[in-house]
Amino acid sequence: MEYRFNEIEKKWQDQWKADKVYKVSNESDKPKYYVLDMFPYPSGAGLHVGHPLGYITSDIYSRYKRLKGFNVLHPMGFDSFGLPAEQYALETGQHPADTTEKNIATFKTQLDKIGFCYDWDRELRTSDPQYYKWTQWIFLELFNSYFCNTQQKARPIADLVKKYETKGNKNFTAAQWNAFSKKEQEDILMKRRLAFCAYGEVNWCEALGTVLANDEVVNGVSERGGYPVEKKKMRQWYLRITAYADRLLEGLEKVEFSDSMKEMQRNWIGKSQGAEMDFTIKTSNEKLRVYTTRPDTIFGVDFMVVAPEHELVNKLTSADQKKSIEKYLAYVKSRSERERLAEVKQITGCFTGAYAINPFDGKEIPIWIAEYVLAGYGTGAIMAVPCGDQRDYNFAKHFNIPITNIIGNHYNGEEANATKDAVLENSGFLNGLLMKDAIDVAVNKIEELGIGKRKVNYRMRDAGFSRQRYWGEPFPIIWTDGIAIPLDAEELPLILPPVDKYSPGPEGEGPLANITDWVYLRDLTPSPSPKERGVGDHSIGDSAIGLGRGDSKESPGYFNSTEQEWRNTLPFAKDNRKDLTEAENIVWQEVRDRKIEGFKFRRQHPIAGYIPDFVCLDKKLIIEIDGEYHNEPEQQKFDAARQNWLAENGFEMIRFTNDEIKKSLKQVIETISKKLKEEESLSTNEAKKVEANTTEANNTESEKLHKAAGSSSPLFWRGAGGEVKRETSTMPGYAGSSWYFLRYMDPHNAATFCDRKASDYWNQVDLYIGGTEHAVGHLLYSRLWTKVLFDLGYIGFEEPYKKLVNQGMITGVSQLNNRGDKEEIYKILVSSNLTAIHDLQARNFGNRLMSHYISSDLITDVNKLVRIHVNVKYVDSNKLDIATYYNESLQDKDSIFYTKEGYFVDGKWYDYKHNIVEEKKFFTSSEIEKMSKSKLNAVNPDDLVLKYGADTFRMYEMFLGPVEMSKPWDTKGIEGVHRFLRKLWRLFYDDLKGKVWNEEKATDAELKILHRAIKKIDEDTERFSFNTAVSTFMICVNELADSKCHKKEVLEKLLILLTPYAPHIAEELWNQLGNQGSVLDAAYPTFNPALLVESSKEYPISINGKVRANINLALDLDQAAVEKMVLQNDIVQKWLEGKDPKKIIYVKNKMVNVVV
RNA sequence: GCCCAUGUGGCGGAAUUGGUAGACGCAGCAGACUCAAAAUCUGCCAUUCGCAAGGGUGUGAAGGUUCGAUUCCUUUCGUGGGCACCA
Repeated sequence: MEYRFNEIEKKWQDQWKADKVYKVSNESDKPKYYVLDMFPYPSGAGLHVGHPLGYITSDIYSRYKRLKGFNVLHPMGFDSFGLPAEQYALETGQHPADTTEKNIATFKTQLDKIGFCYDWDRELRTSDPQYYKWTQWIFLELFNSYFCNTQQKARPIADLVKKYETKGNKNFTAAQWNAFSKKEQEDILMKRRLAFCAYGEVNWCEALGTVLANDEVVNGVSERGGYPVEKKKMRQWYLRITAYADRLLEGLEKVEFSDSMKEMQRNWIGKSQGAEMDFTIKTSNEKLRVYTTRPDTIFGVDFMVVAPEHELVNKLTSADQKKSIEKYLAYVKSRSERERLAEVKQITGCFTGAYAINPFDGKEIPIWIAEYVLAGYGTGAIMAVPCGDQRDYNFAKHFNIPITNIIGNHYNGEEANATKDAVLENSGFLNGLLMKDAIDVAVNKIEELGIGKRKVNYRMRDAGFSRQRYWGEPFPIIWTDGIAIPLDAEELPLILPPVDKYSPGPEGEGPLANITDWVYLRDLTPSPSPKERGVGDHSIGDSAIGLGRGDSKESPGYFNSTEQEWRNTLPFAKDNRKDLTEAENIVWQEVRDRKIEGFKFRRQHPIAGYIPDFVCLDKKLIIEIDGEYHNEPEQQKFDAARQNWLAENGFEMIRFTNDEIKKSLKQVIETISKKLKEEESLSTNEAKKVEANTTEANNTESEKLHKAAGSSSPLFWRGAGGEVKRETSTMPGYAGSSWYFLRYMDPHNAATFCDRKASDYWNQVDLYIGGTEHAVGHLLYSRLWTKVLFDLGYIGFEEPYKKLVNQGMITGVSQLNNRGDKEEIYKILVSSNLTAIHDLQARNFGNRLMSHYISSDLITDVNKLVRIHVNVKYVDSNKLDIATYYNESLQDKDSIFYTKEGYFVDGKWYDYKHNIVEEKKFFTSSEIEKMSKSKLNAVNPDDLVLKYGADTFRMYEMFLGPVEMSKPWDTKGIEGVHRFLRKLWRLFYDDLKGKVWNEEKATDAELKILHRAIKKIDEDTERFSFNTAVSTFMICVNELADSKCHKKEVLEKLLILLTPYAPHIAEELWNQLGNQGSVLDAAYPTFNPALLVESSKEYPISINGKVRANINLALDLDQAAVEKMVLQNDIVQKWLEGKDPKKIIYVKNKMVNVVV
């Protein structure tokens, strides 16, 4: 019986799926363990062998923890919003939802083949409305919170409002606050919200038509596509991450991330301690405020520099410098971001004509403007100390500004010295102090004089949260009169509406801005309060909101609204809920709590800008209770319009009068109940009809999306004023990924993002595995979101990830063909004495323009050749399978390949006498590069799984090297691991003899082999040294094979050890051994140290540190006995050459060293 | 420029706390089995001197600490990653 891995793996994968062995419960007596992979973006290219590295690591560890008795959560999902799908949509017109769906399907198939133990029931996708509903919800929480500086935590903005209403703040009194207009109040609050809107400079990429995050811009061009990026002012959403800078820094102390990872985050946050101080200006009353980390150098200030964008530039500029400054400002403006970054070394600047006064010695300091000072950092102005700062030095030299030396001979006059260890000179009251110590002295003095104060600065900026894109979460925000109104939580998700084209909207807005029907909302009439109802019902009847101006064609009907009234819509819905009329209350008592046929009714639930009295959303049934029916023609027209809309969207409405309810409630309930049942049969019929008519092609994800969008929007309709407008940007990629680890804990919860019980149980992610590329982006943002949710009391921990392991990149070995000019290649061939020039010229190809390739073993000068990537599948150890390559892949068939022994052209080999010959060897060059489709060096895991099996593939990926290191991929080595698994198989079944395993009692020697492996594998797995664990398996199997051990007692323990690494073969053999139940739930073997106890050891004996002999010594010998034994040894005697040893060092269980 | 990581045979790598450098595997070489191939098995495999026994050298380079250094320290070079006019 041979090892038929394909059959075995298929069999067990099916079995496990059927038995739901990977299903994880939120309730268990076992301790919990949460293992999480950074979920993938489902790109169209599919997986290459680099991707599964992290997944295999987490899978092994999950299975290991499960065997060790933990309840392990190990989910997988997809980060399915993002730019590539949208780019693809722009090019092909395919809806991102469709391409994403297709890509996810491919990913899942590929992942499943490798045999991961994901609980797919918990799968999530960030683009799923049921998921992004809660992304939007958390956004609203951020919007409705502020950072309380006294408590250093997030609190509801309502608390702040209450404070303003009762106490005011340092800028205004409570009375003033209450007198502010709504807009003024909102503007003040906006400056405190954690998710806020502001005008800011953003990285605008014209070509992509979108704003990019800083980490999406590389060297002034877009990371994707390499298009130019410029600065542009736009209204943007931001997350106030700067408020959390200190807590994000502190949190790093409590988590296990690698040093480099922590360092990257610290760098990004960029905390610096210093002082802010004001300089008076000679000819003006203005003060110039600068930020410095080195107040000790105050006497070395030779000039000041302000950023060109600084607000004081105009005021500072003197009349005679005006022209030069204007010229300089124009120059700065003309420079693109790219140029500024590219020409860092170029020194530019202009004198303003103004002077600042040094407060300590009264020295007049010229004020300059220059690009090298950034408006966005500190105060946008610096005090320049040329002897201590290289940039200041270069600037001073360039513009011939005299340099003051305050650090004596630490300054050599040729370059700045940023030391803190010099003793200050020429420094007034700081003279004679060490710079380190002078910092504090200077700040104290500055504070004492009241001209400045200590100040901490951060390099990190608030995180831009708007993207002018389509394929992202829409903001649940509506704008009117410059005020941002959040949607009610009940109205989420705000579904991403379908668009016809994916090109940007006007003014750099996102594609959503093009859907005017969706963007512009109807002016709305508020629902009258119940008390008003019945009074003056000639204007408004039921609790409907007016639907629009009569002059608008697509929305005929009633109108009497103002924006102010519209803003009150949602509060009205809430008010109405508290304050029911008598008749409404009677009905509510009958329909609440799913009393009728188990259907859930909501009261006063806003739908499409209209608040019905009761609605059953599942059945789309609306119940209205009226004081009386509407009789006025205008009102009837309005009712008809609304009815139309509701009907179009599948809603049905039944009305009852107050009288009907009071007099014949029973009948009313019956009518409702009948309606619900009727609806049911109708909708099932309809569903059947739809099913029958729908082919696969037209029931795509995007269509489902469109249907979903149709049912929930429009919430409001276009108003004549056009002032009521939705936010048209969408959230960035990191929105959905900032909290996904929480959703896995409770993925199907419709009532909340994650039940508190679930998040209390699973708590932090114990092990998080992913690449370093998310070091600053995703990790910082998700840490921020977690802290906010913690502050607001929604979860019980504030760091999301306890331990982070970064898998290294698997680099590809690219294969390159060398192409050159005909003359160049002829020269090589002739100079290698392979042929003569006239022989080469004798071969005539007529008019064909040939490409000439040369085998790499003939190359002398690489620079004269062009290298062209060849798909690695045609190459084995640099030898090109030229025939297959020629047939399958070579674009330019007019090609000749020259080798040492002949050449290949038109599918045939010739020697240099032009006779047809058998195959020759043509070699490529190779180079290690990042694995990618375009470099043709990507290796598909599917092919390997097919050829060697998932178990071999998993183990080989781990065997390559330490998980955290980057390493090149070499497909050849996989043979070794495959041989190992076959050898393991042969311990159980021989190809000829069949079953060889037996139930004999294991010997001590055999148990020793086993327990050595248990110890090492357990330890190695625990510390993620999977490569050495794999070699330990190999050693163990080699030893068992050598000692011909086929005993079940030993082998079955080995299978349990192997389960995390090679689950399929382990399960199969476990089953073959006659074990009941799955090996996935076996008990992990415990190491018995007694079995490894030795009485003696071969000690290496070194003389002066060099090993010269080995002596077997008993372990219980003391120093004296060892010395005696060692000195008796012949080899030791030989090396002593008759001398006496100075010293003998004996380290028990290690070695003996004789010092001569 | 600054910060972090890293450097060991032809290749991937091992040596967990300073204690026999090169485990395990790939590739290669020699052999066994076979009509042959595959599969499997055995041996060799850092380098150098030597017939051998045995010795010298060797973990990017140079120093240092130590009885003993791939491991710790200093300097320096290469590679990978991150940040970058951040005052």
